[in-house]
Amino acid sequence: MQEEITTLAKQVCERIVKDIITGAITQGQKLNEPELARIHGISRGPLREAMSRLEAMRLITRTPNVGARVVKLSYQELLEIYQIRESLEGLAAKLAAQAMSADEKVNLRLLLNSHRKHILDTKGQSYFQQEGDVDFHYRIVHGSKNQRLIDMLAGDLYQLVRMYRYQFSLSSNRPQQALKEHDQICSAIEEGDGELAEWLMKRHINNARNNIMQRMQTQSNTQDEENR
Amino acid sequence: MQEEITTLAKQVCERIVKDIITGAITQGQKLNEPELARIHGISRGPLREAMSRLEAMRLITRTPNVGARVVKLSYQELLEIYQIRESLEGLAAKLAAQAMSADEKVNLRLLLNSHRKHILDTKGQSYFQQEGDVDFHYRIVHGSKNQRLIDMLAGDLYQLVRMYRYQFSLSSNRPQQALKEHDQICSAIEEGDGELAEWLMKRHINNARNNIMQRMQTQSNTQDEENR
DNA sequence: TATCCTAATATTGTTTACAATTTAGGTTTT
DNA sequence: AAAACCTAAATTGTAAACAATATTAGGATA
Repeated sequence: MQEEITTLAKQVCERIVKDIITGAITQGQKLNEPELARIHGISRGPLREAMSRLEAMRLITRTPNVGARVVKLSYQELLEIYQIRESLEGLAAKLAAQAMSADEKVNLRLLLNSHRKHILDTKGQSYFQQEGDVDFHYRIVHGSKNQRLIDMLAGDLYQLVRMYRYQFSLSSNRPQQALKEHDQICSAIEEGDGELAEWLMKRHINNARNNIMQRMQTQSNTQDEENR
Repeated sequence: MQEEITTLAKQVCERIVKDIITGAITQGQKLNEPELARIHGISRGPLREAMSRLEAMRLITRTPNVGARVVKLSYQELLEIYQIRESLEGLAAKLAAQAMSADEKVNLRLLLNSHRKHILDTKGQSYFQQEGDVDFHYRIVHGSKNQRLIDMLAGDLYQLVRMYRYQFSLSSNRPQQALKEHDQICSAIEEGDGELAEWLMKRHINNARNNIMQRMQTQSNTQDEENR
């Protein structure tokens, strides 16, 4: 059991990440250093380090001598993210088909079964499905055993995906279909068929993208105006 | 003309990046904050911010209360990087085929012509080819117009690739072949054939990987021992 | 001789204070 | 009245001091 040794900067960073993702700090909002430091009960030093991390994750943008603002979510950027996810998660699925241990494969299947049960119980309208979906993808990414890939996806990109889902209320409206696609991917991985797993994963993400993009466009664009 | 406004942290960060890539700071080496600050003539505040950036690019690893060390290059990690590059640059090529302006396409072709001339001039043994290769890939990535993709590749990953090339002296030993492959990719992009461009790019990177990996294995592993 | 404990040293994490730049408001000028 | 300029407040960038943790060296003990 490793000591949960950490630093103020990391802790506060995580807290701010959470605030940004859930919308407690709205998009485009200016981040005031003394104020933020006071809120979190630390001084500006660690806070600035935390902000450096946020900048690295691209949750905020900083301009010298001016300050930091939370990124603004846009249709364009979400599209960019999904293009990258399709590519990288396709790779992850391919690698996972070769690299996942028998145990991991079994657990992945068990996860899907619990999802299936949950969807049946809630008759399709599955709030849980949201985080469940992240969970499924998360496991496959880790199954790739490519540490850099894991960091790229699970570290930064998924945060953004969660952010969009939160703020645009984009929980899946097609849980059954998504589950079916997850099933197919899982089967391909179980059989060690990397090529197929990759192809299925790319199609799966492509479907999800089309679904989300369509709903984002129809959704009334009640964008908040400038915050000071 | 925009002011080149910047901050000490950024400047020093870039200088340290250069030192790490060129090997002036050897892999696995411990980074001492007061010493580094003194060397670069700044105080520890900005230096620590610079180190946060380095950590985000994964050029160093930090452990709380212990310190930072330069990453160690390994066969495994290079493999990981190339797997990711194959995937992401394939995507970049596909997108570039659609998104590149006519001007950009012309300039890309001009770049290749200058490479060809250079290879002929130097009769195949082309040191320049090294940076030229980066340049070619760099332009295609930017041609994708996917800002996040650009940041991921041009921002962090290429630094690593350059680092490996420097420290393992892995300049291309097949410039003619590489140029031919670049030519094919360029043609596909000119014709707007994204699918083909993607396929060619993936094969190109796969070839480069096999070439480099093979040479890395044969190369005597004269790894430096621990530095204190 | 090797191991463990302890104290001294060095290094990192954090806070506070200072300097430089930007922003906002009001006055002046055209 | 509108625009430009100047002044003051606020905010960011930087530096120096302080606190906490880890490392190292020395000595005592088995």
